[in-house]
Amino acid sequence: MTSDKSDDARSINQRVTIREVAAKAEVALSSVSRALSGHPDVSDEMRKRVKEVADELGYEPNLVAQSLRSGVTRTIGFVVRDINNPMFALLARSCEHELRRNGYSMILVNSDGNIENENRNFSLLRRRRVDGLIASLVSEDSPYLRKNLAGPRCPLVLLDREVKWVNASAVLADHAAGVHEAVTHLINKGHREIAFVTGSNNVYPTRNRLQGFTKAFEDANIKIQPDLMAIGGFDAEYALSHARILLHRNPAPTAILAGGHGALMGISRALKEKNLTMGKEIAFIALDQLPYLEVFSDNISTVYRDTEAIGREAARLMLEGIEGEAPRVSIIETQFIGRTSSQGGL
Amino acid sequence: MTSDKSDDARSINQRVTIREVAAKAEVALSSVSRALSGHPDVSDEMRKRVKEVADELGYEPNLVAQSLRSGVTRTIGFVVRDINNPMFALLARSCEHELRRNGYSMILVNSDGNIENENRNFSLLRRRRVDGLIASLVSEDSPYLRKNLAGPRCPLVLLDREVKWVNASAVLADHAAGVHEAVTHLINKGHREIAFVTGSNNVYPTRNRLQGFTKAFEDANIKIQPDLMAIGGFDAEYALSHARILLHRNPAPTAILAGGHGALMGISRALKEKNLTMGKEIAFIALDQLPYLEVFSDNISTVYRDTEAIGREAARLMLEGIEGEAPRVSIIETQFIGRTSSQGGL
DNA sequence: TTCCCTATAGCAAACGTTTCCAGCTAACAT
DNA sequence: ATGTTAGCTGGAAACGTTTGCTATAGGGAA
Repeated sequence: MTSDKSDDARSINQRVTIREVAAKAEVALSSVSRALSGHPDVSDEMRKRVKEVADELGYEPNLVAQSLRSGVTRTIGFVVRDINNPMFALLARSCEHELRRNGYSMILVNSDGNIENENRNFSLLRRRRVDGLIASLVSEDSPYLRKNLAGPRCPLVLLDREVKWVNASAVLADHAAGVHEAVTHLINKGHREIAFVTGSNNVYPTRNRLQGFTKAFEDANIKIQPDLMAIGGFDAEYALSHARILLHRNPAPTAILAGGHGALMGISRALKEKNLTMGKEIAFIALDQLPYLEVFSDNISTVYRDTEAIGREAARLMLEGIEGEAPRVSIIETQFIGRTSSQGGL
Repeated sequence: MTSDKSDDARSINQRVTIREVAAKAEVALSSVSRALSGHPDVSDEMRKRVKEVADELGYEPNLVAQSLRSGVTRTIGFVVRDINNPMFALLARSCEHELRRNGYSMILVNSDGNIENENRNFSLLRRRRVDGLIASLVSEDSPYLRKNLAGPRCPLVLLDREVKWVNASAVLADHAAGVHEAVTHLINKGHREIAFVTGSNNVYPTRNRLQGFTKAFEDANIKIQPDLMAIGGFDAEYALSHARILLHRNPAPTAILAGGHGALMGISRALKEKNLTMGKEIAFIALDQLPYLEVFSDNISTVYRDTEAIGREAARLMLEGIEGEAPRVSIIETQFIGRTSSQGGL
């Protein structure tokens, strides 16, 4: 009988509102609201009655109305540079998980590496009145950046980006340390012709990795060879074409570093073309332990960072920001993990 | 001057509303709304003036308010069974892309293979008053299903799931065809001991693959061997433990089919443990061309389906549903792609 | 008794839009 | 000149909540 009624309510009426709950429980709207939202000024008797009626009717609060009235959407916008990179997928996943544990939903928008898309994405999320923004920017000097980062009155967490003029939290990886370790390892083995392929230096990771790279050469008192560095694009096409060029150089590189997913793809294709095997004819190190590697290419030496920890940390910084705490920067360590692909090559 | 004012509006005032635009343009609120939303009953003069003032003030409509009033959120909920499976990530991505092209945002929620989580996810999305639901269910007979699928008054698109009693659209892959092709290929090569590891048959793909599997044996007039089938879990742990058992059988399987990402992971680990190489000591076929395979294990024979097409198709069915069209089922073909991993084993 | 305070409940005004309805003007047909 | 209509515009009521304020009752202290 009671259960029939609840079914009716759900299927016949469009949707149960707080008003109907109030009517059926014979109390005021405001009391229903307070009873369900855990407001202290409610008697036990009232709370009990309201709750009973509410789930008898199958009432589910309208989050849209709640948002409009309260000014809080419990939604976080996540602007990702390029979801093609499986590392971002992993990162976004762990971040979403942590946010959800705390009652927030996430809207993920992908910029596809394009600045105009990124700008549109920010605008969309602003319109949706998200409570916070987590962003992995395409570039640190896009023309829209000032509008998009300075404008919003909500907490902002940058992922592996350094924008000095903005008062935001950030999760930064200490790429330099891991790269330094990796390159030193190669140098100690006798490598001198070490190639490096990665994205352009308008983002922090490139610059930071470059620091580690350079410092390793300085520490060993060896001159760095600028023509072995291809710093210009994170995509596989860029890496492929530049890896081809590098492999034709004379003397050929004896070791090669891939900065990111696209570089890994491109370079491994170029190596295959020339029938070179990682760890034999050429030493190879991937910067970033990409998730798929551990399954099928568990011989690849990498500079590791805990991607899921980054996602979680981003979520935490966001929650802190929402709580009103001041923005802060969190550093994630990296670490060289030597496997067989970084052998050989000499 | 003008630009100064707009900057002020954005940074000092909390947020520009339609009311301020109306005041500054000296017209009614309703006229601003109509002018900006493209309503026909607006003079060119009015529309021009309002638009000028609107972007002079940097007005950005509040989607929350629009949603509350209009009853439309331009948001689609995507309930995914398990985002750990990279195929779902790919699928979700292409789906989101297509939805966004049409002005919709997507909220993705992951059930982690857990029925209770799935139920909570549905509830959350209902509260958010999403305009539609796309779901890849954990199981086709969960106790919450009736409430979650029959309740919502919004279009529903099922991904590779068959729920007879619900009036929803669906994208179904014709797994049977590809599996039939694959198994026939093996049988023709002389394989008789063909093992099959996959998830439980409370979801359509398992049942459908099983059909293809069985039919191939029937067509060849060979008796199927039930003890070579491990039908019970999509996770890698299940696959690992059952693959171990299968490999110890006497006679040992000469070929093995992996149904999905988890099966692939588990089985390849088990093979490595016994030092068996795919395509040599044992023939191997993966059902589903997982995205990472083409990079590092391009020798693996697969039953292919176009994952991105599935995502796009799901989005289209959703958009159709929102337009008021009747639900319909869309079939995606699959195809056996023979590579070297399916050789050997005899 | 009187006074005040506390605990609880209800009323009504927001939140920022859209949309229905009514009103006005000008143009056109009669 | 008058009636009708088409084309715009403005006013105000929604949408479903939360929340500030006011009102009432009951209890304890004076």
